[in-house]
Amino acid sequence: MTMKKAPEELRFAAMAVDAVIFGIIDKKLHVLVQNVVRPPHYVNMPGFPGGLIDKTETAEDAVRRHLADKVHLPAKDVYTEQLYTFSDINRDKRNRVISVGYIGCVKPGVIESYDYDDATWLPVRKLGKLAYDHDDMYAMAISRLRGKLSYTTIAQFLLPSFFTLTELQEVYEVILGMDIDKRNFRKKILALDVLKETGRMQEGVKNRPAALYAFKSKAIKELPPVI
Amino acid sequence: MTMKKAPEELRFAAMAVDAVIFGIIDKKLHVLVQNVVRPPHYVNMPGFPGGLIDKTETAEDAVRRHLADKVHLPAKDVYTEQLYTFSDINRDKRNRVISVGYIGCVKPGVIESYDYDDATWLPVRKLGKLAYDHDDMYAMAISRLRGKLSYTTIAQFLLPSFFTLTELQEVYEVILGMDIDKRNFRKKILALDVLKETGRMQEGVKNRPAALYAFKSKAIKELPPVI
DNA sequence: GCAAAAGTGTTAGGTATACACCCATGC
DNA sequence: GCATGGGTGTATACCTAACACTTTTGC
Repeated sequence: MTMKKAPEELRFAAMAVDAVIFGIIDKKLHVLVQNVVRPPHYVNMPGFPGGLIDKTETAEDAVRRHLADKVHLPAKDVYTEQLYTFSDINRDKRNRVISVGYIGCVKPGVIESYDYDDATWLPVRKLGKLAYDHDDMYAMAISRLRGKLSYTTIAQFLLPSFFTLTELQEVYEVILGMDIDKRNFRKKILALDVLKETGRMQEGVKNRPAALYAFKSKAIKELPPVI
Repeated sequence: MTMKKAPEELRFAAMAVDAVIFGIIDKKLHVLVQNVVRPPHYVNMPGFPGGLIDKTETAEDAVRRHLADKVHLPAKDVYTEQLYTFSDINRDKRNRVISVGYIGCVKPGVIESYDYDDATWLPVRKLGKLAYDHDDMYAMAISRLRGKLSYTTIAQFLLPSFFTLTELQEVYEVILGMDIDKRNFRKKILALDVLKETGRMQEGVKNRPAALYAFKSKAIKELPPVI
């Protein structure tokens, strides 16, 4: 067993982060992708935003920095949590890069006012082949999102601060890909005691206005299964 | 935005792995620790086994290699899965090291025949201050183990291949820290259809011998909640 | 025959599911 | 007054939780 190695030999790998950012547009789940152009291996393929981790920052810092710099999503506009670390030798065909993957969620308002040209909100149903190992990353990300939806309040990061119970239900339906009974959903979610009535009502709708609710806590909470 | 950096500058961080290996001895949960002596910061504190990731290996490869080399646990004797990546700037007070944490489980037979002096099976109730950020790592590890126990067949990696239903129940009781009703437990676990009767019976016990069961699959499976 | 752990059912309470109609609003 | 989505209750099936005694074996 070699007890010491020269520092240069230890520091062989680039450390990166990548983020799978989810958002709901028009009742469809979307992810934020950028065009990857890294000939000869990756030419005009979509990939998730990310970048290298710096000497002076944690992986969390790096995600926040790259999301702000590369896709104009400031940290205040996105909820992130660590997903998995991807370390396959050839996951980046050009160099050895180990990447800490993150999932993220943004509220509809962020997407509505999003106008950065170098990144695209792509409906997940239209995701094709992605750059690097981002196919695997997406598979883990969507699976994690589905899981978290069922036993945490992560839905709060995909909704405006004030929302109707129907909107909340639609988050579950869109992501889990199933229809949910309206009465049963309401009974269950209200019984969990994580929502509060705001007293406000929807405005400007051409039908009966719905009551607006908010999550009691701004932090994600663990729950008994919601669905 | 700097578009290119010199390779030396990118490759700043040592990448490591650490593993929290669980095992049950005498109906008590234990973890495998080694004495850490890295003056001046860590002098005779227990820490989890681990080490650097090599150029030519994945994080999974590195965990297997370090478990075999440093604590004499060959890969065939331990189930591992990725836990979380720890990247705090000062998590190792000596150098910047980013570490991919793993949890692992070993069967009682492995512990019984374990005779390597440089590592210790420590009851988790007696864990004190650990080296590096291994306190945080342990907190996440035990929480992950508890979670997985409740919705996967991870218990199979903490038991011999053939086991009694009482032994299986004890795995749950020891890790979840609660008593479980024997009749209800049996009904539930058998209904999940993950166990098979082996036809064999306990031998050499001084009371009524119990039937020996085995898991149908050697791979971990997701389940509806067991407990 | 005694000590030790194995094995086995029932009941009651609570939770999940299935299901359909009236209400408030804008136009 | 019509179209649109909001809001509500009940009955049944299922699952969960609580609970105690008989059986088999070694000594």
